[in-house]
Amino acid sequence: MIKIDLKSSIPIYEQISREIKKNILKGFFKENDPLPSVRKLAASIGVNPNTIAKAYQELERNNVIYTVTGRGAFIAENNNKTLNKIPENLLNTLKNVVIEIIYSGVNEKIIIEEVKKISSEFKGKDSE
Amino acid sequence: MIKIDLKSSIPIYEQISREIKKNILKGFFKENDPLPSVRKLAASIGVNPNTIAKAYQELERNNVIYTVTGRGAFIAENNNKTLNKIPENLLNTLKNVVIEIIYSGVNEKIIIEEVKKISSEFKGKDSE
DNA sequence: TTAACTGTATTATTATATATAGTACAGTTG
DNA sequence: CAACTGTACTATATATAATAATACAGTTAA
Repeated sequence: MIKIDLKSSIPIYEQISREIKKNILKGFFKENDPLPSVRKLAASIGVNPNTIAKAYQELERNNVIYTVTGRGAFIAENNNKTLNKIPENLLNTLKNVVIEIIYSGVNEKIIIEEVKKISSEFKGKDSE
Repeated sequence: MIKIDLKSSIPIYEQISREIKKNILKGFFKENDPLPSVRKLAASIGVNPNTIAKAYQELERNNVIYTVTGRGAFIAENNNKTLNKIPENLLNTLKNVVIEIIYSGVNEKIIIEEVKKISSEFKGKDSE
């Protein structure tokens, strides 16, 4: 369920963080579900436990999960936030990608279709 | 015209590359226009000439500009490509950003509005 | 022709981020 | 008590990014 590309230039801990967010959005992970332990996930992916710990710490800082020393890591409560503005850092990243895509010769309509396709994979979070 | 954030985690040479692409898309830079010299641009931004050279080399590899030793760097001819598919690396980046934005609590519609707003800043390339 | 400019190449150095390795500690659980 | 949790720490290795200082080949205009 958590697939990592060890050859990617994207840091492993960042990939893990994203994969877990994806699984929550898709409904595979629900509130208070336990996450695999740092050591087990590290072993199954084939990376260092410190790398998993870093991912979990990043997720905890963003209130995606919570951890209890001795017990493990768990999916945090969905506080069901609704923003009507894209956070600035994400907006900048979005701008950069869209510009690169447009520069590559792809039409605006195709980009929008793709955005719809991506978001259609994630239900629940928006429809509530 | 070329604005760089020295504190950003995005490499300076990458920011420069993007800024030049933006200026081309906006029509500020046209075919065969000369670019500022490596040394002058470096001085005006306050970075090392090698960093600018690296940006120019990246742009030349992608056929965005061409360089003539002794004369300078120039905007390449617009081969006016039209793709109906987003290149895979850009698609992955787009997926990651959109997922992060959705996770932050922003609606699909708002994302699409933003994509339209971004692409509306760049005219000419698509309308031909 | 010469001086001042182009991009490019090279070597060395520094800083930072990422990942690994190994160990240790506090807390939990059966 | 044994086996598991997350966390913390030090040390090490690697890659990338950026700087610094030269040097070289080609161009351009005085």
